[in-house]
Amino acid sequence: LSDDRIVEAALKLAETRGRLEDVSMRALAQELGVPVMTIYNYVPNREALNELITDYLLRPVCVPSPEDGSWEQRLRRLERDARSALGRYPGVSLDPRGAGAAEATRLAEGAMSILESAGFDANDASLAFSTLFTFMLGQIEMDAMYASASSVAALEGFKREGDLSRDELFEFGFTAVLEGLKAVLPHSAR
Amino acid sequence: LSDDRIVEAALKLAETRGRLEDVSMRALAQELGVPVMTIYNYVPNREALNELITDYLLRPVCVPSPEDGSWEQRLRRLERDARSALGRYPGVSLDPRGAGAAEATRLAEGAMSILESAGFDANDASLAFSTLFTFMLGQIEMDAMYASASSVAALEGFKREGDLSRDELFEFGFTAVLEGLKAVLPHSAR
DNA sequence: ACCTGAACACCGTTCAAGT
DNA sequence: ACCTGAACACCGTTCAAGT
Repeated sequence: LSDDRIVEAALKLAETRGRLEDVSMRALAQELGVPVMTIYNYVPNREALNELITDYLLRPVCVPSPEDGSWEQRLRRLERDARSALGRYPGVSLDPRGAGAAEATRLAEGAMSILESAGFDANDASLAFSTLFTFMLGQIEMDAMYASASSVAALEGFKREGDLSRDELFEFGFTAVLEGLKAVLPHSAR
Repeated sequence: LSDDRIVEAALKLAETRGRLEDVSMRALAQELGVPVMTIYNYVPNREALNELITDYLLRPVCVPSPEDGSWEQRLRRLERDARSALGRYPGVSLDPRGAGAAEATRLAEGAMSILESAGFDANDASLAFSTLFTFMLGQIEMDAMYASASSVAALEGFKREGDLSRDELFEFGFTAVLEGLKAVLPHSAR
């Protein structure tokens, strides 16, 4: 029994049940075949389990290096990979509060350094980061809504079914946000 | 006892406790001075209560008319008002699933009609709406994080404390997203 | 020292009994 | 017909007793 085995069991249960947040400690213990309280030897409480899961999912996502392409390509790849890592499990949050979300911090710092390498000064980079992060947060929640509901009734009218997939909508939105940031913030790409 | 009194009691409790979602039916009943099960004569279940609350908060938000300014001004005002209506109570979601979120639908349709009046065709308007909605969703969640946590440790470094408030960050991000949409989608403002 | 059963203080909701 | 107490099937977590 280890942190990783606990996380993997939780993710397995999350696929069965709808959302990650309603995997209970009791169900998790049953899945692992251990008494409930045994889990508390590895995880201090339920909230810490969520952070453990976020870390686990974000760990394989890497921050692209300068030789991997232009700053825009690198940023897009970073956000795309982060989204697809988290997107499989609706309900996971990248709330970077608490010391547990080390991986979220690593990726946030990666995104910041890419923005700074694009020629945004520290202040503008943090503005751009904030906007991109906000968009990502909304994207992940939006993805979760679509994943956990068979019908998003009120949005059907705007979605134009079959028009664009969630992935395409993400790519479009990301491009739009990035173009906006370039238009609004002075920078010198290099 | 009425729907509105129930919602108001829930909001009052939400201010004391941190998040709206951990106002329990039992605590709500106690606040109202009625037995728990009495609430179920007005609200079918806990989830419906959330929709009732969203509707209540969004009801006073109005969709600006054409004479209220340019399409950009109207759109900004709509989103700003919606954000400030919901922002007071972290945990409220504008998930437009279920028939209960009638007000969210009204505002979504309002935003769509503003976009169409800006000269975006129906397809582009729905793309733009989707991007703006995603940004708003992230904004509201981000606001909730700041409101319910005394410290957002991992973000402190990027926030540059005292630099920009949450409100200013919203205005900046909104402008960026809108500029991006104008750059990416052909349209003819009128 | 490590592990864990029982218990505590909660949930939302069902359902049958009350008026 | 309307209302509601008790009960059911859950939670997360504490804590003391077990080995």
